[in-house]
Amino acid sequence: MDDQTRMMTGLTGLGGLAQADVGDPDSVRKQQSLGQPQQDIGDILQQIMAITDESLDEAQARKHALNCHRMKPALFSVLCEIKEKTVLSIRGVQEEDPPDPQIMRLDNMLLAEGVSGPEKGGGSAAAAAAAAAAGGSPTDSSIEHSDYRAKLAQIRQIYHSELEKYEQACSEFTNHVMNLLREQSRTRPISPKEIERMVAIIHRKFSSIQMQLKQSTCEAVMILRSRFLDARRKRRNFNKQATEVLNEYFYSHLSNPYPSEEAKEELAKKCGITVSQVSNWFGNKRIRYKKNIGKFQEEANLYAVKTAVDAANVSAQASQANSPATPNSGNKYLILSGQGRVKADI
DNA sequence: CTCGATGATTCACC
DNA sequence: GGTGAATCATCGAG
Repeated sequence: MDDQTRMMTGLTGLGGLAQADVGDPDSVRKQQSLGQPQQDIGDILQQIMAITDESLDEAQARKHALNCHRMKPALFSVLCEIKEKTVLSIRGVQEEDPPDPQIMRLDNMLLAEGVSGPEKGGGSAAAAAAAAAAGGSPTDSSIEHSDYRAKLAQIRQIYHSELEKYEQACSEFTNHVMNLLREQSRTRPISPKEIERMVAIIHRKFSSIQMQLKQSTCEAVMILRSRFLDARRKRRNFNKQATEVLNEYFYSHLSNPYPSEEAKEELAKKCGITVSQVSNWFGNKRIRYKKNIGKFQEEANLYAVKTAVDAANVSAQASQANSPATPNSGNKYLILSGQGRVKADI
């Protein structure tokens, strides 16, 4: 049985709105058996037009009568089916939504920053990690840390309250629409499936709003990070001991002040800084030394003497232990070497 | 506040 | 990728 025939069958069952000229003697018999008068199209239209003239109570009464009609569920399901096959099939295709990569990125970032994750730990961990990356010692930046955490908590709170508001609004609106559609389904063909689809559409709309919220939260976090944890802004001079260690190495290797990866790691460990900070330091030192050797000469000699003394101490200890002395390769040369030679080396 | 020092970043080059 | 050079941003002494 095709849709058309099915619909006709349903319509005849409703009697009052049935067509008389279908040409089906069986349907006529059914109508007559129901005690309904035969009607033509003109009569039906007349009835429809008359509805607008009816009072609200009359209309409600008719609506109720229609709803109570024993064939109503059959007609309803047929109409739903037809609607499903025509209107909904057109837009049904693109409604399957795969997880949005953008939303996933935002979620990941918010989780990493401790905004959307569990209440405790995340934010401070992120702050600590960022501070460690910036090379700050734990004590000198603790004030900034608490400040950062406070601001992050603020962002977090705003994010969650907004999210909650959106979710509440979404569920309220969904309920409202569902009730509306259920109510309307008493008079027009709206299947539960269609209501479900409508709910999905609403949820998508609200999730796009949520994405905007997530986006702006991410932006806020990024701004906060750059303001509080940007390494350049939070530059701290290395402590005296670290600078001494670096200078000692630099001046004792003046002929080739390019520490190997191993040497950098060693220096980083000694100074309590990162390998990249060691690289930065040597990069800056080389270029600044080269630019103004005269200015650094005093410093160079100072460290040369210092390393010479250290080497002498070491060799003294070594000779005490009956070992041949192994003088430091760089320092003696440095004292004797002229500025020109050093310049040529660098 | 000024200014030199200094650690970090960026970009071009090899 | 490591380096040189220029530059930025901050520190800290005066």
